[in-house]
Parts: sequence; C-alpha cells; structure tokens
Amino acid sequence: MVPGTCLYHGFSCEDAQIRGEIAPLLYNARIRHSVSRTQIPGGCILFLSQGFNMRTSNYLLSTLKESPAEAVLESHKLMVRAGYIRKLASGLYTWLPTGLAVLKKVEDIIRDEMAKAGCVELLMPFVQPADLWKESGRWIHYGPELCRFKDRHNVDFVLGPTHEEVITALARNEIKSYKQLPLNLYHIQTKFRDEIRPRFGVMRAREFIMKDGYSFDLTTEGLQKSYRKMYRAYSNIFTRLGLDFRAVQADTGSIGGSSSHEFQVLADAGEDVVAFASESDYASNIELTECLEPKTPRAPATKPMGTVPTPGCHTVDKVANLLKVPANTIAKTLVVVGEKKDPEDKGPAPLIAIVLCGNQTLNEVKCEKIEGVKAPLEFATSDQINAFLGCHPGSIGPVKFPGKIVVDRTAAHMADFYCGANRDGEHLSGVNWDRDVPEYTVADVRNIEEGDPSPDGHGTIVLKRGIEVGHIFALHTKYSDAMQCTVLNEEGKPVNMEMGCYGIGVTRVVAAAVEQHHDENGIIMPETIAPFNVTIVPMNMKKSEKVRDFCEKAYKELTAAGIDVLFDDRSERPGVMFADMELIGAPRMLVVGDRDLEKDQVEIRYRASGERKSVSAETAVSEIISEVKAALGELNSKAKPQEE
RNA sequence: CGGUGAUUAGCGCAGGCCGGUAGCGCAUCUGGUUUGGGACCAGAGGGUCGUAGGUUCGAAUCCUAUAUCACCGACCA
Repeated sequence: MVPGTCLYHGFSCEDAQIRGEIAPLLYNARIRHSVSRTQIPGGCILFLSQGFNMRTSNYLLSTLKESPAEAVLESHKLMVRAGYIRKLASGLYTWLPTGLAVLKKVEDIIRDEMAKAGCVELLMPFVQPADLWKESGRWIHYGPELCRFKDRHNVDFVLGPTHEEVITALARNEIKSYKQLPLNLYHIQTKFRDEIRPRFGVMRAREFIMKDGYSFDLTTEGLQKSYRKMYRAYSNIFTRLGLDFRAVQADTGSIGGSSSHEFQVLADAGEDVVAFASESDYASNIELTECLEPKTPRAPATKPMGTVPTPGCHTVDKVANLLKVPANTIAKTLVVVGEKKDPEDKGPAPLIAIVLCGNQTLNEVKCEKIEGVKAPLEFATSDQINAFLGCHPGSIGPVKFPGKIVVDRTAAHMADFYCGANRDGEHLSGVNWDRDVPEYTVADVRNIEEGDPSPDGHGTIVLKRGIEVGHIFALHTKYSDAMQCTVLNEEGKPVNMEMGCYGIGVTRVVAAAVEQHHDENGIIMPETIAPFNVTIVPMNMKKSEKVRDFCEKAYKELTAAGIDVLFDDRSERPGVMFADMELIGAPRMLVVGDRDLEKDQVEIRYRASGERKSVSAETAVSEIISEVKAALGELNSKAKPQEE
C-alpha cells in the first residue's frame, strides 16, 4: 500500500487504483479516528479497511420534517431536523453520523492550524482529582457549575470543565528547564459544565467538546509571542471554516489573567453583544467596553432640592411618566451587597448604592470589579434594603444614603436631577452632586450604548450580537504561582512559567456555522466543513439501468478522488431526496435522470445559489472534482502564514 | 434559584372542566399504483397516558406528593 494524504490537505497519489482504495479508507479513518493530513502507513489502512459506506440505504440519515417543540434557535431546529444531533437529556447530545462528519472536519482544520503554529497535541482525562482543584483554589471558587463526585474510596473527583489544573500539574513535572521552552500543548476533549440553564441545543450544552491549549514561556515577551501566534492561528481557523467572525477584546472572567480576546461569530441569535467603533477596527465585548467620561462639563445647580410625591412609582419609566420628564433626568439607584471587612463578622453585609442615569443599564462585570463590591455580584433583596433604609426598591436615592455611593461617570454629570427619596412613595427633585450628596466615588459602571463615543476616540459605537466560539487569554503566572510550576532559568534559578490559555468550543462552532449558513430549505455548509461535498440523486433508479450505471460509476470515481459523497440510492420519490439532500447542507447535488441522459447530460445543482446547470455526462465528475478542490482551496488559502 | 407552562405512540398534538379502559397528523411496516420537488389507494403494528400514593365499583381525566422538561428572568465561560 502506498501512503497518501487526504484531499483536505492535498491528496496526491499517482496510481488510480490505489487511490480508489485509499480515498474511502481515509474518509473512514478521519471519521473514526481523526486521522488527517498525516501520512497513513499501509498497515493502518489494512486495519481500517471495512465499514466504509456513504449510501443512504446503508447510512443513518435520520431527517425529520418537524423539529422538536423546545427548539427556538434556527440552528438547533435544523441540526435536529437534518440528523446532525439528537438530545439524550438536558444539555446532552448524541452526534449522528452527518453531524459527526462536520465536527471532525472542524477538528481537522483546528489540528492543521495548531500544527502550523507549532503546537503539540496530547489528551488529558475527562475526570480529574479534586486535589488539583483544591490546590488552585477553584474547588471553592468555581461554584456549582463544577460537577463533583466521589469514587468508591470516597475520594473527591470532578468532571473537567476545563484543564488548567491538569496541564499545570503536568507541566511542573515534565518541564524542568528553560531549554524545553517555549511549549504549546493542546487537546480536544469533552468537557462538562453543569450550566444552570442549558439551551439552544449544542450552542449551550452541559457536555461539549472543546479544543483547549496552553502555552508555556520563560518570559513575558515569550508569552506575548505565543499569544500572537494563537491569535493568528484562531483567525486562520475561523476563516477556513467559512465563518463571518471578529476578534474582540474581552473580559478575563473567572480564568483570570491580563489580556484576552474573544472570537465572535456574528449572528443575531448570539448571546453576547459586541461593540464596534465606526471609524476604526476597535471591537470589544460590551462587558468590557469602557464608557468615556462626558466631554462637556456638568451644568451648574440652578434649583433647590425639593420633594415630589410619587405613590406607586417603582420604576424610572413610571416616575418619568408621572412627572412628565425624560428618563435621563432621573437617577436610578441600585443596591448591591458589599464585602464584609471582617470575614468573621456575623452581622448583615454592608450595602452599596450604584447610581446610574435613568435611561442606562448596569454593567455587572464592571460593577463586580469595584472595590468593596462582593464578587460574584449580588443584588440586595427587598428585605435587606428595607432593613437598611426603611424603604423599598423603587424609592432609593443617593441623598443621605447611609453607605458607600458609587456614581457612574455619566450620572455624575447630571444636574438638577430627580432621584428616590429613601422614603416609600416620594422622590426628590432638583438634586445636585456635591451640594446634596457630598461624598461619593465616580466609576464606569454602565453598559455602553449605540451612538456613544468609542473608547479609542475614533467615531461612535455600533452594537452587534455574536456567538463566542473562541477565547484566548494571557494568564501570565496566575496558575504557575498557585501551583508552583517553575523551570530553571539560565542562572539555574527557579522561575514561574508564563502561561497562556486558548480555547475553541468545537461543538458550538458547528451550531454557529449553521446559524450563519442556512435558508428555508435547511443547512448550507461552507465547503470545508460540509458533511458531504456532493450528493448523488438518481431519478427512478430502480427502473433505469442507465441511471443506475451512471450513478454507480460517478460514485466510485468521486470517492476515488477523495471527494466526500453521499449517494442517495433509496427508492424514494425525487422530491423526498431533493428535500433531504438540501436539508443536510451539502454544497452541490448531482441529479441524474433518463430525461437528461438521453441527451448525454446530467444536472448539477448548487445549494447556496440555487443555480442549476446541465453539463455533459462525460465531464460532470471531473468538473465536480475540480470545483470542490477550487472551493476548498479558496477558503483554505485565506489562512495567513505564521510569522517566524 | 424565582415566575409561567408542560409531561398521552418515534416526532408534533387532541382528549381532561363533565371519571366508563385512548385518538389525530407525520413517521414506521405490508400490498398495489406511482416516480424531475416532501405522492395516492388498501391494510397493519405501535401507548403500564412521567412516577408514587389516594378518592372511586371504575382514573389519562379528580386529590396529594414527587421527578423530568421547556420558556422568561436571575446567574454564568
């Protein structure tokens, strides 16, 4: 047997007969064992030489006309209908053959770009000992999302939601010298996070597949270089996947570290909001986007403070309606729980007032970072507020508030404003900072809004929704400090390694791709991740020997060329086959019928454009082969080489 | 965790108020006619009505408990 490589990375083998045997085997190998790109030795091929099949008559197509009632997202409905996934339980999904084919192609592209960036693959366990988590401190801080259990010896374990602890433990044992650095290790593994509310199919599942990688460097400069490489690799990956995405600045969240970028696939169904500058390429997650201080100075106080009755008005809108004033003249005061100075203190926690302009909204991520505010953020309950102030939410204001007051930058520029009186049913008018509220601190705690100035000074902000498919973090020494992960430097002194961590939600990527590429007839996959590059749809094959012969020949030739083909050899009516083949998202369909064959022609239909063209029966197969190669080449060639 | 709703055949649903041993569409199976856009005719199979108690001669239906699921919110890499 002659070694070959699969078409996705340039299949080449001169001997047609061997090619005919190898290509299907490679397909099978990829599906089952994620073998790609690398050359496959003959022995391996022999070992794998069974089970190859891409005929609908011997395949689990499992398409549905109706989608489950619980699916709200188009991608979720379509993935179920097209036979990509099936739900096993809340947040747990089985990947059917068609969905798995897509998933494996996504993994292949990831592996390829990782290799180009000099990363090395390994595989770490799904189950992890709790000791590691206790060591890093996240046994306590991770919360109920971390699924914990005991083994038969009563020892604590967790289902890995991520692998920082394991990789750090590995690195400190295996990496002893600066000479082994830099190193970038990754794996593609199942993760489990016990989400409060799994939804949207595999978009937010509890069990999901993630590619996560970790870089180890001696110096900060080294880390920065590793980080840039991964940034490039991630950009290449999502480009090759055919997704419309943006890399945006992001919050570092519970993972910690300094700089961080998210890779967001733009889609209206996205759960995240991204802020873009109108006149630069600035982009950041709204959680992080800084709201600049207003440029115009605060207007001077002109009115005395007074009291207005506002019975039953507990929201800014209601007060604004009653007083016939715009919402931005009313200050909105929220109360959050603060940190106790002494953790031993059994008394009630201190409360902190957060004051915003009435028409704006609180940014919880920013709020959590304010000194004295308890993290994770906790709003004071109605009872806590009543005990503290003697009034209920809806009538709270900063004047004479008996605790710390944090005022948003924009709200701090209000003058002669309205606010709650800290007495039920009353608001104050003509309130002014300093004069009426002498002590307060100013901070950026609101969400940026469309039209606000961009924090980089270039134009205004535009908001778009995105699906987070990748996230890269520069961790520095956060984990290596906590877990004493050191190497000896040139002077023989131990130093903590500079780490970075990089993740891609592999299963989520598939959902994001469907979300971005579909129409009323189903999924339209980009060439690089389509479950099949072409489907063969025969008309009335049972009756026509001519049709059957042509299809069989085309099927053999296409598979021999390494093209992923689905041959719909069921004796279904044409409409049924058309509908199914369109639903699953293959980019093109080869339609073969007696009517056309009489004229030595067949038809090729394109999924994305809906275009149909008649081509010569003789050249149809070679035309498809070159089209597929061209389409793959076009997407793959957009990847940029790594700097070195 | 709060609010709302649901759980009846593989999927989508009706029946429930008014208790009498379960039905529709799709899917599946058989036979036939069909076959360039989800066909038609004839027949068939498939359900301890989420689970456990209770009321009753009798419970899918009424009562109690419980589990699971979904949507909205809160929360969250």
